[in-house]
Amino acid sequence: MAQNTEKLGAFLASARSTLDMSLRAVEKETGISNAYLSQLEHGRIKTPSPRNLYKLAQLYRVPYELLMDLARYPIPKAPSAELQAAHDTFAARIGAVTEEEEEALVEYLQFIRSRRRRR
Amino acid sequence: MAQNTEKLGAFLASARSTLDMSLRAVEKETGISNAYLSQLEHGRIKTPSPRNLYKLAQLYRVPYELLMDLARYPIPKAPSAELQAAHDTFAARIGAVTEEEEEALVEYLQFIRSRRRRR
DNA sequence: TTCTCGCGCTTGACAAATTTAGCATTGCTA
DNA sequence: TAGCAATGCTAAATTTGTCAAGCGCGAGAA
Repeated sequence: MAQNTEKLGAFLASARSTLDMSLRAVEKETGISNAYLSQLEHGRIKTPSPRNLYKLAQLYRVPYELLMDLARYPIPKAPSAELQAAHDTFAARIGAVTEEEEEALVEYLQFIRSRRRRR
Repeated sequence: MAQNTEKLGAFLASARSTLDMSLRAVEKETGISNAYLSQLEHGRIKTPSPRNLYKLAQLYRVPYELLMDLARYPIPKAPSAELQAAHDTFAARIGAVTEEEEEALVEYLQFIRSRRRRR
């Protein structure tokens, strides 16, 4: 169930979406071909090179270590992806959020909860 | 000039020599073929996988970061306090989410993002 | 000497990463 | 409406990591 290359892809896709960039815009910034980026986001690349992960981490303003971890590479003295807390998994699913998005999410969550509490 | 790959090779060779192990002994311990180890030590491998570097770092009792550096990869560090804090802040605001809530939030976030115009 | 065993090393094949080129769709503008 | 540019995607081609098999060499035994 849910092998992990998928998570990296989903995370990269949502990070790009957050910055509202096209595949070709990312290619222009990082030098990584849009074709490859597409495959990456679809989880078709099992072991992307650390250098590419680093470029993406910089562009997306996301910790390089997180990408390495999602790619299931060893990172020094940090827990592996399998051992990560639930909210890290959640963070990986939704990716980097802007302030506005965070605001919206918190609000929406409150809405969900208030509705459910009433049952 | 200045093949840094050479440095990695030389370092691995001398580390192995220090432990007085044969290529086949290292193969037995790490699962990395002696053929590949030989090429590694001769600087014929430009981008060895971090997983293999990690295995070798463990066997040779040498910092993984050093091997990553010699291989000219960006060095992953333990997650910085700053980013960890940002994470925790968001996590704290949102609190523990149930499976259902996570699903709903992810969906809602996608909705927010899909509404935005693309360039 | 000859046989054998472990050694480092090379070659050939295979798989997977990455790029190039191109296709289909969508949206925009004249 | 037609045309054009941008977007996501994929098939083919290229590069490169990785391994299985095998070669030649040196050191001991018999």
